[in-house]
Amino acid sequence: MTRIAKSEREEFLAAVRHKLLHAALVEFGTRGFEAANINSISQAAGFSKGTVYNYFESKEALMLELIAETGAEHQTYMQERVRQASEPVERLYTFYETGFAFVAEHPREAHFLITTLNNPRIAFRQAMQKTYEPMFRLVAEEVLAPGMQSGVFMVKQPMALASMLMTIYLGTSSTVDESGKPYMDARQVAEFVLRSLREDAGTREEK
Amino acid sequence: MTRIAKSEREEFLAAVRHKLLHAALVEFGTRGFEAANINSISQAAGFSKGTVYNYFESKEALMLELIAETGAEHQTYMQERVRQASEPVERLYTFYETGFAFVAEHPREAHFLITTLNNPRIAFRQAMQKTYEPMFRLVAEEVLAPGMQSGVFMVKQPMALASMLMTIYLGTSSTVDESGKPYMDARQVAEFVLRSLREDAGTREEK
Amino acid sequence: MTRIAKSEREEFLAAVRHKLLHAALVEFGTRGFEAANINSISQAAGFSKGTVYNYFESKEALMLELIAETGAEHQTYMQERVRQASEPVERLYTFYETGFAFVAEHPREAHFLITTLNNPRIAFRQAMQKTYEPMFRLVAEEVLAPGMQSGVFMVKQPMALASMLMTIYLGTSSTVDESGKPYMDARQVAEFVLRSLREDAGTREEK
Amino acid sequence: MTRIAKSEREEFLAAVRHKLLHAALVEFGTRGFEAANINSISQAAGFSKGTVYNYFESKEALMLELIAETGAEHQTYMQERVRQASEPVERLYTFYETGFAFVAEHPREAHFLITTLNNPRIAFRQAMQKTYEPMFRLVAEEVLAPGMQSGVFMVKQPMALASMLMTIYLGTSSTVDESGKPYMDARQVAEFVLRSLREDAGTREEK
DNA sequence: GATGAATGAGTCTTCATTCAT
DNA sequence: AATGAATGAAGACTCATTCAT
Repeated sequence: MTRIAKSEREEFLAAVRHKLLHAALVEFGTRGFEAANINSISQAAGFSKGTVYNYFESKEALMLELIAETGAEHQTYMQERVRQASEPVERLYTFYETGFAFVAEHPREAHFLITTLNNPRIAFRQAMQKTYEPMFRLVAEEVLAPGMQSGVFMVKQPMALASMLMTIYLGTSSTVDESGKPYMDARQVAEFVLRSLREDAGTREEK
Repeated sequence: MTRIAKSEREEFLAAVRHKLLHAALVEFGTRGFEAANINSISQAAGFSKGTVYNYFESKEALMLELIAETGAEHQTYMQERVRQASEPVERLYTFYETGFAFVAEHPREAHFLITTLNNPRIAFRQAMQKTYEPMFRLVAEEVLAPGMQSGVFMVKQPMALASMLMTIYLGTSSTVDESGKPYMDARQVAEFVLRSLREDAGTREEK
Repeated sequence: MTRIAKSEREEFLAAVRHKLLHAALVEFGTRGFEAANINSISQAAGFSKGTVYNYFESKEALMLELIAETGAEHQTYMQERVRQASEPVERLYTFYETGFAFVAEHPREAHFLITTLNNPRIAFRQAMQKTYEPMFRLVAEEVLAPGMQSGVFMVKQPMALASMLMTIYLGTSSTVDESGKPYMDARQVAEFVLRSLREDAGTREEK
Repeated sequence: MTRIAKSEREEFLAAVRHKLLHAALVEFGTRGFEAANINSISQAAGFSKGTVYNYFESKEALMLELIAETGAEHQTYMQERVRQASEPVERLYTFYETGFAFVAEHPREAHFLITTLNNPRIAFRQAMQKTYEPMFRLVAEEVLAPGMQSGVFMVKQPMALASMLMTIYLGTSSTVDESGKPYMDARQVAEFVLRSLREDAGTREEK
């Protein structure tokens, strides 16, 4: 996607494409895929009605590319930061802090991704799953696995747990009170999760 | 709404209304509000296309009533069962077991509610919030509060925590693998939560 | 229509019919035939939706009967009063005064008749013409003809002139200023017409 | 609206717009606003059904523009010709002759305007009034007023009289016999009016 | 490549009319 | 005769998509 020595022409086209994708992000995020108006997207991007069709096959294709690009952006953002933490517990804190930061810094992207997660169209949900798969693996393989190996975390089913950690991230960062802020901050969420994960937690009698 | 000695006529009308609501549940759940076809709903319920308008003002009104009724059904289902458990920890287990059971028994209702939670239309999200408010209170006041008072749970912010417990319920019960089953079962989820909630959890050094 | 010794039943039915016609008058007059809602008419008359079809074949049949009855009412009103004036000039004054009085006393009937005069449906315009034919004849034969015979009026084409007198009546009585009052009163209109009709008028050189 | 050196594109669009307006004139005039089918209008103009919405906001907007344009056309037609007559009496003759000529030459426009005059929708009646206001003023200020000043006409209430002259024009030119012709011709109508207007008319005893 | 007019399928909604009760 | 639920035809309007310029 990013080749070296891109010609000016290519750069120009990529810029147009990016403008269109951004306008689509806002429109799809605000009104949902079905209610979104593809002509409005083109015009919000500064072009006239037909232009979007010079860059994308159809409304659905635009949506799918948007899912892929926005998901990848989210993934890259998370991965880069999580990997900077060296130790499992710190990585887990970093995961939630980075996650909440992404929502705060990129509210439109976050909103788009969250609403798309439960989009009624299977094709879109599948695209979301595919897009989030690397993030699952990031949590499972680079946060939970090292924690297990070093004996800090007690993890029985890494994928299921990764799914829950993601669910908790997506749920808590997007569930907001009347003022538009999440009920909990990243640290509180991380601590909640950590209490459960620690090797010595739950060693007491259960129920 | 449910009066005793309802006349036959009233019962008949209520039955028609129910058929329409059920057809709407399926259609809205499957295709989403915008893509849903209101004529198809009427016909799926066994009537001709205009009939739905004898019972509901508009597509939007139908959606709002469906949210209210389905949400109330969910709430009643949960509340009745949760209250049967006498003790906080058991109540928490029951909460998740009942929640997962609802999803298993009423997959269409559950799917409808989940997808509506992130519907782009504010009016629908607000209706969902209003509908779920009693369930929040159920968790906060009848599960968490007793647990705090009896010293089993360590809870700092009951509402925020109730929100998280709900989020975890909705997220884990609706996030499914390829075979359509949740990654975790109710018990696993409840245990995860419980480990975090217990008074003596997290008493170790934090980070 | 009004037979002696009408049975109670017949009277009751006639009363219902009259209520329906009156409601139709208001609805058709206010919204026009096409926009009128026949169920609203039935309900405005105090009955439920289907009742109007027990008395009238169809919306169009109701309209045609309404035209006939309202037109006849207007005609009767005018004829009775005009005939009480014995002499042509007085009859002409009476014609306009009665006409304006009808509009003032029966604004809904008048409004209905006026708007129906130019209804786009030919069938309705023809019904109006048929209904107003006796009033034409009243003007031609009982106002203008006597005036010609007695040498007071100079009339070349009685029917054409009758048409104009009617036109002037209908136009002036229904053309209102911002406050809803006609620009001229009956007397002024009658005087305008009379100046033209008098035998010695226009004996001067024309153009 | 009519600029010099209009580009070809603009001319083309204006032509399309004109075709649509003409088709609307026929449809609205024939069937009335409510019964008119906007898809038929578009297709009668030679386009597919959606095209009309590229040029007009809605059915109602199309109607309002049609009233304005057709009314203005009528007004221009009348004004140009009436002003060519130099002297009041001649102007009055010209007014009726021009008016009848307009109806003969532009029967569809005339029919549309007449039926719209009594349209049940207030918005349309108001638009008609606004459109006809210059014609009122033409009669009052450029026909009646000069006649008063030169002592030929006896006019007490110029606006009320202008209204009556307009009413007489609209009524007589549109009231037709079975063969579709007006009962009177322009000259007869003008003479009728003139007899009433002349200074020495009606100087005899009144009633 | 950009434009934006034209297309026409699709859908919500209204409402005259029917008919079982 | 009265009711009012059911019917389904009809129509205003939207908008994804095409394509000539």
